Amino acid sequence: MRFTRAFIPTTKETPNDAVLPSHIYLTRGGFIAQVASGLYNFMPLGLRVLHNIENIVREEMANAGVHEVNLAFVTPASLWEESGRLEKFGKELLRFRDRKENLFVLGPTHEEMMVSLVRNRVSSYKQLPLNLYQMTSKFRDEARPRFGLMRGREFLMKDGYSFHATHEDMVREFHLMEATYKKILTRLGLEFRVVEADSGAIGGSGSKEIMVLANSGEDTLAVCSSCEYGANVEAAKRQRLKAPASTGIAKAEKVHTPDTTSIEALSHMLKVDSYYTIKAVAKLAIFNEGSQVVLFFVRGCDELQEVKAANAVGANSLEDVDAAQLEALGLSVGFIGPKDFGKLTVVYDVELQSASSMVCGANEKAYHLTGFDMATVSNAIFKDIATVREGDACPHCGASMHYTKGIECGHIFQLGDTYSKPLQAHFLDENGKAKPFIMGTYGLGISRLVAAIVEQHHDEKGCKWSSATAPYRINIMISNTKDEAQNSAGEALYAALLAKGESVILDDRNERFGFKIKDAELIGFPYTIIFGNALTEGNVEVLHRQSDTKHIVPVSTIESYLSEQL
RNA sequence: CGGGGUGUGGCGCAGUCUGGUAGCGUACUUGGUUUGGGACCAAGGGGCCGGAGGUUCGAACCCUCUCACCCCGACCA
Repeated sequence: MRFTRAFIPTTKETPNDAVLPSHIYLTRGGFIAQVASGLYNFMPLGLRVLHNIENIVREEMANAGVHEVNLAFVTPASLWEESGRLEKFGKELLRFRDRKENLFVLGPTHEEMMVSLVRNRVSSYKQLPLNLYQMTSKFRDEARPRFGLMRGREFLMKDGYSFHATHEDMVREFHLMEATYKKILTRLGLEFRVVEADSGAIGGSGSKEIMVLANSGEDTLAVCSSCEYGANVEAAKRQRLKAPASTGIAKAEKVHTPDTTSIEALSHMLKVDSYYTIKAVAKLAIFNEGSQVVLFFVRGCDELQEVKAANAVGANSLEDVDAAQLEALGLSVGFIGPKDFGKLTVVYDVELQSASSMVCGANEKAYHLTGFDMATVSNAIFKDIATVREGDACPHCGASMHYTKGIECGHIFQLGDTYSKPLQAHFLDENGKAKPFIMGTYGLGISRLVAAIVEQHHDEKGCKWSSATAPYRINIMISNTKDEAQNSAGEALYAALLAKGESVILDDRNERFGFKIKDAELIGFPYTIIFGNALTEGNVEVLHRQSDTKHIVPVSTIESYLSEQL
């Protein structure tokens, strides 16, 4: 491609609505253009990057024995009624009616469609396992689209679904997909971590997220500094905390603690480590039908993890409750402590199991208890509901864990029969008995990966693509197009590389050196070959964008030099 | 959905308070000069100021309504 014939609208100025580097450089570099909130047009450069990623995904999918299909983008709402997700998915699901007034949705994910495609067409265990995927546009009417391609409403996703006769076989495929995703991300040159995750609205168990590490990531991960363990904080586990050097207060008594409603104030007043205090967190748990106030107790040094807490009580989500609402239930806000609350649902963090010498609320205004022993609480339910903190011990190896930010680029789930059962997708096993398919589902955000790559590989000048992802691997820049020698030498190399089938672009624009080099840096071609002043000595300069360094290479050896590099 | 902000040539902005011929930078066109870090000179083209209604002799500017986009939060396979 010649620059003079290309559609690459770069800009010097940053669009005012771009915040993240990926958004800024993809827009300025002429890769994408916003159409409406969360909707983007892909221009030639952006599409070429997208295709590079797609091709890598296709290759690895083929290697793993997965077959590609293409499901209809518009899907009948009736399928979503069957699975029960029409209501559950809420407003994110874009619904509309056709001319015959039939209700349809734009697919945000395609479990229902894939199950309906396979059911009644695969009917014997002999036809299993089966793994199918597609790479298509998805639409989710996000409440707040943001960060360019990172959280758009329309986006490109590879979504795969596997069907198995047994749980064991599904787990085998799950591991194969995890390994396959690792290969893909490695080929894309990304630093990533596969972490344990909360399964959210998709359902199932044993889900893992593929997180690209980047400061701008929306998710917080707790990762082990020693072993492979990593998890989204929404699901992270840890070993029991180590007790601090100081001790709790063994003497059991009721102490007057006016205006001491925070853990900080309490531990300061009684001179006790917050480890030995008990924090009460009241939340309004939202269920499919109705809602109710729930009490959670964690150590004073811990924070409640809302996703874990919601899962602990089987709630869809948790909301804050105001003090008045709690007072109405007879709770002494600021002084709530463990006890048998009767009908009220109460969950204690596992850390509190068999804890003693504790300080906690006395369930009476202005009073706390010391020397409290959790064993005195009857009917206590203990669950892991606290947030893993930096420095906590890894559940596998005990080493210290720390936080890091990640961009969720993939999510794989062990679904089981969550969808096959309600959608009545059955096969006959060896004994001729009908069973629902055991399924797995595997998502990978292709367009989000474009943004993730830039987030991880950029500098203050622009993008830094790898050879595997670059829109063009080689940019031949003629410094002064009026200079005959530069022009003909550049054209010659361009022709030679094209003949080799190399991914190459020729910057033949009649612009000054500075203008063209800035564009090359902004777009981020891995290699820019400069035909300029050095040509009088028979040399060209090669700009390595990854390291941002220049190298002098004789024109006579430039082709072999490039073959070595690529 | 709650809170805040912004809508003016392609892009980035001023002008709005205090109503009176729509401006700047950049990009674009033409000619010329330039050619190693986003050039220079000259001459041009392009916007009924997000939309609707109202006040006024007169509205980008004041009033009412509305739409869009952005930010924080809630939400989010």
